[in-house]
Amino acid sequence: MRISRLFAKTTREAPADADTISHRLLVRAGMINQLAAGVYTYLPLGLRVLHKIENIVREEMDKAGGQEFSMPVLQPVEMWQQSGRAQSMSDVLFNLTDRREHKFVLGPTHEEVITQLAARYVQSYRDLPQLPYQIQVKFRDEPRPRAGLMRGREFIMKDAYSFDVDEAGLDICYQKMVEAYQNVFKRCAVSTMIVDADSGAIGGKDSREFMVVAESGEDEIINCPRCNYAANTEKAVSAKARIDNGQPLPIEEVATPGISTIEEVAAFLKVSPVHTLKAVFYTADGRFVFVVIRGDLAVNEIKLKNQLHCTDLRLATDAEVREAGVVAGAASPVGLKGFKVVADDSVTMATNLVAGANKPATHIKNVNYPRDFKADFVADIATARAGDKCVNCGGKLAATRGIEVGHIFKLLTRYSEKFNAVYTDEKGGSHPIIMGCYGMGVSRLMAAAIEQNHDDKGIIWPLPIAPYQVHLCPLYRAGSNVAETAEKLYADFQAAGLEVLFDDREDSPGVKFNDADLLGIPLRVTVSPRTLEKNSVEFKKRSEKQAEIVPISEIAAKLKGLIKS
RNA sequence: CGGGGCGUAGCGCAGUUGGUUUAGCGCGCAGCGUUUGGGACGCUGAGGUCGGAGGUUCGAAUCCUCUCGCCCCGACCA
Repeated sequence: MRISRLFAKTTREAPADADTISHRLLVRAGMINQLAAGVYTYLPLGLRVLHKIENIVREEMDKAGGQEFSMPVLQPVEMWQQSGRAQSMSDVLFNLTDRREHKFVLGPTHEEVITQLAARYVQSYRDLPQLPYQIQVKFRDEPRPRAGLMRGREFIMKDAYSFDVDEAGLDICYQKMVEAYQNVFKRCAVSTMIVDADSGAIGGKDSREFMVVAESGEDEIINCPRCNYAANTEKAVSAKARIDNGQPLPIEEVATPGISTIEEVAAFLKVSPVHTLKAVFYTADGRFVFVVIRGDLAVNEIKLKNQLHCTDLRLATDAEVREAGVVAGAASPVGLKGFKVVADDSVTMATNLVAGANKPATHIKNVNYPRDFKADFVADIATARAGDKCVNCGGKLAATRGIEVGHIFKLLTRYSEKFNAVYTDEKGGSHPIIMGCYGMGVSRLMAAAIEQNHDDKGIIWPLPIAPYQVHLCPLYRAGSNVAETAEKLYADFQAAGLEVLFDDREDSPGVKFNDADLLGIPLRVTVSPRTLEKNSVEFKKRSEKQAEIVPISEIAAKLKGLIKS
């Protein structure tokens, strides 16, 4: 491709509102262009990268036994009602209505569609296992699209679904997918961390995410450097220390005028927050829930939501708290009746805590579980933090940020039961098909690859996903034969099967080199009067500082060799 | 949805106490010339419903009302 003919141009400056590295570089390099919030055009260079990633994914899926489908974007809302996700995912569904008033959603994912297909085509254990997949645009009306390709409302995703006769089969497939994913990420030159994750609205168990470690990542990962434990914060657990504050003492009331937050209480009574008990109020599917946790810990709302088995969980509003008759700032479960009380297990492992007294400006000391209050249930609902102890090995947990590029789940029969996707076994018995599903953010992976492969000048594409392999950069000068040599090299390279971006513009060296660095093509070949004196070209890898002089007669073979290996 | 910020030429920005503003600057773009190993220079030129609608006023990019869009933080998130 000749740069002079390229539709898009590079720019010196990024849009003011782009502040993630990959977003800035993709826009500056002319690879993507924003149309609306979270909606982008892939320009020719960007599209080539996307296609390369897609093809790597395709190859690895096929190798794992997958079969590719193309499934509808327009999906009747009825099937979403049937799965129950019309409600549980209502806030991200794009809805539309056709001329006959039939309601559709723009597919945010395709479990419903594929399960319905399985119900129709898979009838016997002889038809199993199956591994259909698709690489397609998906639509989600994200509350907050952000960071370019990182979180769009329209984005490219690979989804694979496994169908097996039993869990043993599922386990095999699941493991195969883990390997396929690792192959994909390795080939795209991104390093990932596999972490335990919450499965969210999709349901199922054994959910794991593949995280690209990056500062710009939206997710926080808690991991143990000693034993490899790693989990998304939404799922992470840590060992809570027993806080022994002596033998249980009698409850004692203290006046705490103007004191309400844990910090204030702790400071006022000269105790550490670990010796306090915090009350937090939630509304779960419309019901008031009273949550207690040790004062220094934070409630993990995802854990809480899972414990409560509710679909809608949020902090109670001030009005709801007032209506419930709870004294905000001085509430405690002691002596309280009529509420669902959920306790984090931390409060059962501490003695003589400070809690609210359920009357204004008053707290009580020496609260002990279960002597002074009972909970409807006790569970781990705390957010794990860096510095906590690892539950596996006691090591000190660390925190890092990651970009979720893959998420795999064991769905079991959640969808097959809803859509009556059943098979007949050897004995004629009927069973729901055991399912797994395996998502990968293809467009997001493109951004993540840049987050991990760039410098202050621009992108450094890993060879397998680079839009072109070779950047041919002649520095023209009248009276030299740079032009003819470059044209000849361009033809030769292409004849040798190389993908070449040919900077045939008559710009100054600075412009051309800076664009080359920005675009990030891995192998650069410079032709100039200077190199021609030695019948050579200059060869440089984008990833390295050093350039070398290579005879013209050898350069094509050298490039070819590098690309093969 | 809560908080904050921003919409002026393709991109980045200035101008916003209403009046020399005929709305500027840099990059980019077009033409001519000089340049050519790390974003060269000169000259000439094109390019604007100042996000949109309504209002106030002799006069609005500037003030008021409504509205649309975009970004960031939070909430949310497969």
